[in-house]
Amino acid sequence: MTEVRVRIAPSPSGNLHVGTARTALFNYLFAKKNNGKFVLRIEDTDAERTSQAYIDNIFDSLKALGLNWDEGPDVGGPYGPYTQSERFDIYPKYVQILLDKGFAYECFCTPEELEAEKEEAAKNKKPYVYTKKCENLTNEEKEKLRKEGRKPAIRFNIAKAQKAFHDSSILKFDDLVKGELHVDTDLLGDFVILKSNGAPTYNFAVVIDDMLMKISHVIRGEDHISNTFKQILIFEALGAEVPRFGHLGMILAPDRSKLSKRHGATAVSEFVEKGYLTDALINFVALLGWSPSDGEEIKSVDEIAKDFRINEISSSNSIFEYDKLNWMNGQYIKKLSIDELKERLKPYLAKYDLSELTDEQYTRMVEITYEPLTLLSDITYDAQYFFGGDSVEIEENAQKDVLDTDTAQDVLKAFMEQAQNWEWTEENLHEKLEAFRGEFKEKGIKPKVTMWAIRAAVTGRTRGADMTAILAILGKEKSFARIKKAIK
RNA sequence: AGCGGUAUCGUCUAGUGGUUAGGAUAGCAGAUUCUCAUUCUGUUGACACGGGUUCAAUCCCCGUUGCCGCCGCCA
Repeated sequence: MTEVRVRIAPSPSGNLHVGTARTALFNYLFAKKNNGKFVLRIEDTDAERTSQAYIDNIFDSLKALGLNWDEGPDVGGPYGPYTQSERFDIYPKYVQILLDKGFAYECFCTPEELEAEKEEAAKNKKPYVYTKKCENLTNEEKEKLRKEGRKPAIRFNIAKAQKAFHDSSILKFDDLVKGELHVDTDLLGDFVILKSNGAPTYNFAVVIDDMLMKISHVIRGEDHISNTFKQILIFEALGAEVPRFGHLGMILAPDRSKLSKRHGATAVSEFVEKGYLTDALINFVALLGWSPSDGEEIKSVDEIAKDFRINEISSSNSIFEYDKLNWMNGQYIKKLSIDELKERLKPYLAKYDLSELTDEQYTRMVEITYEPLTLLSDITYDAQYFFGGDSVEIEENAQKDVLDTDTAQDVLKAFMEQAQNWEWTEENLHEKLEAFRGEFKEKGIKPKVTMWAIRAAVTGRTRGADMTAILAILGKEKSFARIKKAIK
């Protein structure tokens, strides 16, 4: 059996998209499962839209997701270069082979002519297929057009290739995830493989690259199905071995349209900025189409690889809903150690002065705040009241519903009196507060109302982390200062 | 329009020619807690429609409909 070699070939015209990340994941899993190689190729032939920043983003995102490649632009490999723009001089040779074999021909049509033909087709509600009018140009005709200054593009002759390798006009292949797929090649137009400016088109460059890089399996989005038929014919015309293809359903936004900016984050790096963990993201995206045989959904990429079978992937589209991703992210946050959390939360606390807390206090703060986090960035709001020294921002409902009540004022005054002599350790505060709540309970005030008063005064909120721990972390002075300000 | 794909709870999915159609998430209810959250328990909720084939169809076939994709000298 020949070596399994798969590839991911992103075009650096944007940051790494989650859809691309999922395609990369399934390729990676397939390679892992079959002891194969995972290749990264950058398809940057469209110089206008390409930028180094995007290339860096693709590298960084893939690495962050744990999808490390065996061969690629940075690490090299036996079939390089792995950046398409550096491969420009190898394409013309294969165009010539096709020309020589009669599977391709020069086309002198101008964009205007083609545009007119398309409009005509649209007017008649007919699907547009290239007319092949340049297929049988004589040498004299070509020479004449050349003299006029026209530069030809090269078109692939679909009918010729189909006829040479197949009995009918129907072209079929066995898709790894969808089963048998077929198309009537008579409905396909002869497409351009080399532009008049000498640059290869996508469909051609991909075939040459996949062929030369000995790619054995092409796993990609189902938006490529129609390209696949064209590509198979090129492989055959070149006498190359045709790889196996597998087409994945697409990821859709909740409104069933293509996942785009207006739905929020689309790039992996944007999710990371928002506070998602890459482990959670990749786990979530794996579950779009794949499901674990043991029912355990929280799994690392390596664990998934063991259980992965390409033919078991769902072939339908799936919708990207945040509910489950959020839940999953929370699960991954809870799996992090306190030390890790302390580091990973820091960027989201950058607007505060961390020196207000000792390391010990910071540790405790993390311990009492991390559990309910859905996103790492939630900490920005959730931990706000640990900072700001003697003052804290009082939220409207905390003021109106709590601090403005007579009960709260009574509680706070009593607290100031009694707590004056308390030993300010968390353990002791825990005991003392319990007794304190007991006192008020006897007066008919519910424990939670008692605590609300203290919480509102100290944190400016009606909800939050463990109140005893908060007081201990802030210390007596800051706590008292804040309560004093709340008393009328 | 044409061609191709696809259809199980809101969402992600498991599953089978005879099942109480399973799980996860979200929702709802309850328990726990000083609060919210977390956590735990319980619970609502699905085989798109119409024809076949069959003793029997969610499952196989055909059609309809919905949705998605493709129809570039973009990738």
